[in-house]
Amino acid sequence: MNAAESNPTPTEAESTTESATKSNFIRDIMIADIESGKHGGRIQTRFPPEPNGYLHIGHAKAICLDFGLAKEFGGKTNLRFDDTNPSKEDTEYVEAIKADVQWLGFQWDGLFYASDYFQQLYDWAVQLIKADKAYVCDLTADQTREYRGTLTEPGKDSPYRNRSVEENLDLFERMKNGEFPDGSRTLRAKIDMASSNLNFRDPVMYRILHMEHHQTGNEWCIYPMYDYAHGQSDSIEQVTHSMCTLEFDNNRPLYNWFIEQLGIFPSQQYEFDRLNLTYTIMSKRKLLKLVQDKLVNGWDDPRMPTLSGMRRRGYTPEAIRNFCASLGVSKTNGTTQLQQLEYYVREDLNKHSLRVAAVLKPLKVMLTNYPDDLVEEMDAVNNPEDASAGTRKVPFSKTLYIEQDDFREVPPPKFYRLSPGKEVRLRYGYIIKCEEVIKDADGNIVELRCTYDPETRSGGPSTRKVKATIHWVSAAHALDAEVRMYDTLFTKENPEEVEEGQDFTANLNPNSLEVLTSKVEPSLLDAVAGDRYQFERMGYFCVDPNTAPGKLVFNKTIGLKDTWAKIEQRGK
RNA sequence: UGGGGAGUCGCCAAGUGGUAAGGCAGCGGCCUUUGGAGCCGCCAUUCCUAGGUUCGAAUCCUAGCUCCCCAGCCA
Repeated sequence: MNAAESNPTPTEAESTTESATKSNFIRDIMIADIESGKHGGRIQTRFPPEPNGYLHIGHAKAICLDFGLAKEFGGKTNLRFDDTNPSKEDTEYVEAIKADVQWLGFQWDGLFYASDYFQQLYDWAVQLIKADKAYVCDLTADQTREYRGTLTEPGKDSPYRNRSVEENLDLFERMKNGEFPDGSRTLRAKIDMASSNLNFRDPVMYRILHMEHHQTGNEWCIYPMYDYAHGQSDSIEQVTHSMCTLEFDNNRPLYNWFIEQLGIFPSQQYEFDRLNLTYTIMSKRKLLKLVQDKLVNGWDDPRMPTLSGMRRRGYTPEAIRNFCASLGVSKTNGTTQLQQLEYYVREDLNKHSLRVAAVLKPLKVMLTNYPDDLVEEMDAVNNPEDASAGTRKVPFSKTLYIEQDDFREVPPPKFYRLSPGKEVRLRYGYIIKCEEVIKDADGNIVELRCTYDPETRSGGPSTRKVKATIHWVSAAHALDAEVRMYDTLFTKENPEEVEEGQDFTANLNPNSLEVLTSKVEPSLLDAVAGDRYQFERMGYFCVDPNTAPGKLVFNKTIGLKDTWAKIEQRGK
């Protein structure tokens, strides 16, 4: 084990235990490029989010690839905000993205904005106009669409396509100067209206948008389109390998075209498959809708697939990194099962979480033969996976709480826990036997009367064995806690699968959040937001920021693997 | 229908002419004062289909089939 692995709160990407250097086709290309001496063997990448939403687990895959590969080959990675559309962007997103990238464990070399290059991009546009490769077009948006043609029919040349260079220069400058209203004109590349690649049918380079930009204020009222900005931004930064997702495959020829026409540094784009997860929606537009329509409680709602949501829920950066490293990088459109992510979350939490007792749904237990005022201090192991985590004392007394699910008045087959006349071990306590079931007027079980066997104290000489061990908490010593239990946000593996006329919100899981009033052991008194624990036998839980003095709030990160639940499910 | 991309176990994925890695899930068993964790074992005679080349094909050729992307003044 290396030093990073023994660090309980790993924050650096080096601590990723899974090989971050698993082979993939982009990595192979880099190795070949280094061997051939391309760009002097230099590797440089970039992570280019648009600040129009929060980062999600899909971005994590891209981040791990962009930063991971550059790091492996001693290269650099810039964080560059692709901020060419002020109508959708905001500094709130800029700040959230920076925080999330760092939380994931990565540090960028340069921090840039596509808007840093607006003047250069403008100058290059003038250069293309002078080379008769671009023109100002007065067609409306609707007309532009009509002129573009269809998948099977070529488009028609715009009537403005053959304006003189002088007129184009004059019009473009006046566009920049704000003389024309939004949507009245565009600057277009003069390529080929009959191209089978629709991106080549005289793509729009600039549109007029009289709108304040979060970085450049009111300096510009024309903004470049993605295709006109992205490749050149890569080129300006001398990015050697520019990774993006599959849907940009069709844009690569245009990416190359601008670079070639301008004669600038030849960055190369490579496309890989975007991450899709079952029971999850990855579209930023749809995630925004969930937030805006208050279908969730913000971008960091623990049910969201955002990095901020996962952080609040208790997922660790290392778990996410290991998950990403386990993923393939290919060109296949696929959907990874949620269980694969959950596996890596459990794997990491199991190694690092302190164990603690929490009774989620309390059921009172009275030990009739236990001394009224006796309180024993029992020794409990903090983490069986890590001896250095030590032990703690937990108070044991006559009145306890156990989990409602650990008692069945009529036990089904294979149910090893408590039931009338049966015995069970209390973890770090004694073996107890259920003698009597107390019910209220409505027939609800409100209390169990049990006896304990004084000879069976944990750690003592007794070798008596019972089928099951359950957790408990001393009623007089336990702390109250709010526990937020989560299930998947959607009920369907594919949330997009809806009936005619419905949208993905029709698949929202009405039971994705359940709030419990629980009892937790007293050692949790000073727990602070972000602390992660394993509630023994129940799962992993994380202290929510809503926690305040005297009011503990936990989020369920993920349950433990539950063999009994599986057996019971199978019986149904 | 034009162009581009892709089809290997339930899911992800190695493999690049020499006889189908690995992970997740699943299923058995061991162990256990967490029905947790851990450990052991099982899990593709076959690679979208059909032909062909070859001593030999997931890998080469031919013809089909299926899925994804592109008709924003979004990225």
